[in-house]
Amino acid sequence: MSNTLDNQYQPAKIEQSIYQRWEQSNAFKPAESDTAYCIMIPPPNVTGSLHMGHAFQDTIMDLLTRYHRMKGDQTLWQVGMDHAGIATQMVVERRLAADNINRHDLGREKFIEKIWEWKAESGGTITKQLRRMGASVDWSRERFTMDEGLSDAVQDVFVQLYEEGLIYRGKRLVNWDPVLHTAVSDLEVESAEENGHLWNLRYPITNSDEYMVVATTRPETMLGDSAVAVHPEDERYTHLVGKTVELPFTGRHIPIIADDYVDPEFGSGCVKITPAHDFNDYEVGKRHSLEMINVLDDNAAIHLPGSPYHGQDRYVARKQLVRDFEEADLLDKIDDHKLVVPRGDRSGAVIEPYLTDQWYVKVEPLAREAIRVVEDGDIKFVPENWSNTYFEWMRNIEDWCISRQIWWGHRIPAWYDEAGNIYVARNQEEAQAKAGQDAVLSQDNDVLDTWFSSALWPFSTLGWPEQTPELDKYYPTNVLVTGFDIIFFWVARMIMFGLKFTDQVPFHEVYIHGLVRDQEGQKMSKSKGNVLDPLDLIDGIDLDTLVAKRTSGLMQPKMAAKIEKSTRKQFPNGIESYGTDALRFTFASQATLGRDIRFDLARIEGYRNFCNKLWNASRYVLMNTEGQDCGQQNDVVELSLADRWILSRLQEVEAELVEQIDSYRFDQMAQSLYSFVWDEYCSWYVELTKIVLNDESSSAAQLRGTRRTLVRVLETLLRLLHPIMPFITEEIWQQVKGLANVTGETVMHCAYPVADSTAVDSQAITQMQLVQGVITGVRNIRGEMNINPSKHLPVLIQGANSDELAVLRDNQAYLNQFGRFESLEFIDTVEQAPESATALVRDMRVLIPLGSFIDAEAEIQRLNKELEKTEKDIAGVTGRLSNSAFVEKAPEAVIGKAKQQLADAETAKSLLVEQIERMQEFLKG
RNA sequence: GGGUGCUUAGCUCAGUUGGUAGAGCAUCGCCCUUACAAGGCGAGGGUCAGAGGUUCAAGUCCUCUAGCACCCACCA
Repeated sequence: MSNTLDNQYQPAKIEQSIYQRWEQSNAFKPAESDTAYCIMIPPPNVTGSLHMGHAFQDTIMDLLTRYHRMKGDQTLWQVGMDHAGIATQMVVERRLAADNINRHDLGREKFIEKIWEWKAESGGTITKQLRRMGASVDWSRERFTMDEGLSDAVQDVFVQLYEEGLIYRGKRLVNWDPVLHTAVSDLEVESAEENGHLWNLRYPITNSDEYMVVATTRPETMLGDSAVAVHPEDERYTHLVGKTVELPFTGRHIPIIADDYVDPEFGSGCVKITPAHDFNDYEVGKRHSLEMINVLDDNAAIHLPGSPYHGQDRYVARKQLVRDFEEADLLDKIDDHKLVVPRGDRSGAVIEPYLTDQWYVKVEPLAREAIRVVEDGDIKFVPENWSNTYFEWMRNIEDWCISRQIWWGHRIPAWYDEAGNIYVARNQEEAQAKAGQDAVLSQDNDVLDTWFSSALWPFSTLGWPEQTPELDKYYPTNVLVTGFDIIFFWVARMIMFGLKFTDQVPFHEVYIHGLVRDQEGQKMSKSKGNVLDPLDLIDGIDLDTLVAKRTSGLMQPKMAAKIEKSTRKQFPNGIESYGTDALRFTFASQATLGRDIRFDLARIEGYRNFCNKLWNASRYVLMNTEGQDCGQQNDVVELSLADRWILSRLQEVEAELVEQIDSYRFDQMAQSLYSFVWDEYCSWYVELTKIVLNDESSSAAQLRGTRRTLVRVLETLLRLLHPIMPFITEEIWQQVKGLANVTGETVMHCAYPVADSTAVDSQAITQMQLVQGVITGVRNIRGEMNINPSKHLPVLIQGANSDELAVLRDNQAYLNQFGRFESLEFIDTVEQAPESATALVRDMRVLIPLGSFIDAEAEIQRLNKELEKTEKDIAGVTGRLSNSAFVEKAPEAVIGKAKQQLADAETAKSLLVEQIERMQEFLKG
């Protein structure tokens, strides 16, 4: 730590060392308190890396965590990583593929070893990045979903659910990913419209010359057809129901059935039914007890030993079959057709409905409770409308397929004997005990869906199933901060499992944040080449490196040129280093409820400048207080108007901030802080202190008063800002704490300022507004007349009442120096003044005599502009007040306000008119 | 086919229980004033997507329309 602040704010110089200091001193460890506060991090993929969404989310969680820690809560931000089954396994398989090895070459055990090796190698990336974000997580409690403890929890849950009949194994149609060779859940399938064809095939009616035309988007599945269906009331076909058609190329005759499922308006009104390869047909098949004919293998190639299509990939077979239909004159026609194609969210492969044995969770009973707690308000979504999305899904929920045919994950704790009996147990010994010692058992090869263990995260990380003190202290946790995209995957399942196994909700609030998009509003993605890396915003990156980063490893290398072009256009100079605090402030300022955010560099630059402003103001404070008497020893101090004003405003702002943070309005919080620091503390207060501090006639008590206020307000500001900008506030605080006479190792353990409404001196605020009004009036004239800011001007004030006069006289030094007045005189009537430019403050005129700097023409113009505005106001208010309905029905206060507005405007108008006339006369004569 | 949002200054966004529109950035003037040019001071800029309704009063509440975005869903 340096002993003073550098001349320039350079985040790179301070951030990392501060974090290390915090971590080494265990500053993130919860300090004991009666009230607890806990946030669970949504565990990132252990081998993943930090993207903008994480950075946004982490900012919000850290902000809340730091705030509550400072508030004195026993605050835990629980950190950890997810094993991310499919995603991680894919990464490692891809790496092995580079050496021409596939996982089967290695075998299960060796392959899993490889994954653990990869985890050890790359698993630190994201934790390092979290540290760079300033995340104040308790690293000593870091968990991994495949830790021993968490794995035990998974087994316990599985066994219990199985024993209660809430987990079952069954042969059903599932979403099969033919590339990954595993079943996936409904949520892992993404459907999108694609261009395809509708093939109209002729199925000859048995013992007849006629045929039925069936339309299909997937001709190859015809090999597995077991019926043709028509609508029961479709008169065209009623006579055929009960007969059979000959299924071409198979020698099979399949029944013609009637079912409501068929839409008679679509196509020919005849539908081929393939129960083993289509979810609708599966249901139809069950209703009509049709044969389920599986014609595919794990790779989605045709599996029909003896058939000429056997072994052909589904798309090869499709082509072949279409040709064969055509040759046999059984192809009626081919139409272009848009269809919805389901693809695996990981592999991108077209998903096949496929008949396999899988494990399922029976969700309906769990969902019922999970719906209730949200209805009852035990869990609140922020913003509230997300609860609709939640209800919608939960009320239509299907059983959850939890088995995956991959190797990386929690292996399903089920064993089979040679007869195929199932023994679910915590381990092989238990299973053996259940099966009898003679049984030869083999464990199920499948692993559980990653989300199964994630669903336990809020309590498994706290030690469950043990009844640990942590569980007791922190559970239920306070808020879950996450994106809407995983409400179904994760939030809903945590609620279900939380209720089931702890009888409590896992968290009381769910804060849903929006998506971080690029500045055009596009979703950031590697393939679009518009990804921003939070670390690049923090550290900066040169253009060539950025281009290289965005164009390497693309799935479609063709895109590289386009990406390079747009990147070079958008970031001609690369990206500057903005620092973590500026990035965090940007996120906080954009964190409005329920809206995606566009990330714009102009914004982060603005907030980096804000950091710089704070930094330099602090330098000013230090320069003027270090080694000086700052009045911290209970000596007599005299507070100036500015001192009393800023202290009062500080109280008001403190009150605002607490409201804002408690209602998750971080954007408003950021706005309040920004404008208070910049517009009030820096632009007014700090400037005004210069007058006292540079005045040789200032008394010791006055100097002490100003120094003390300067330092105290700054120190308080640092605490107020700390949750959003942890680094810069810590760095400055270390310099300021001694002057402010506060002790402590770190600002992060100081109390968050609490407003004291009795400390608000409203008189000081009103008086200060008067002073500001006069100065602003003069600045106004100065600005509009393009008078050099350094030119001192003579000022006259006319029409001040006795109170105003007293305040202005008392603060004449402020006015003269801060306003750069050459002189200040008070007069009774405007005639006492020479021809002047005028600014109105309340009922007073602030006058600057015409001279070489101001000409009358310009002043008339300026006044006329002002007059126009005032007349518009008058017209508006008069209109309202002359409306009898308004006067009769509007509340007293509103009418009073309008009358006051009108009176003020009328006064202003008459003053303006008078001035204009005077100017005109002056010009004439 | 259902559902949820969004449309406010050139751009990105605020706008609390209805009381007559704000910020940042950008723009235009004047300034290197001893914390800060990553700065200071001043100014300009909006029939709040459109139409209708409720009301004394609508950016705000209701209805409809248009455009955009996202989520869910089994039309071959």
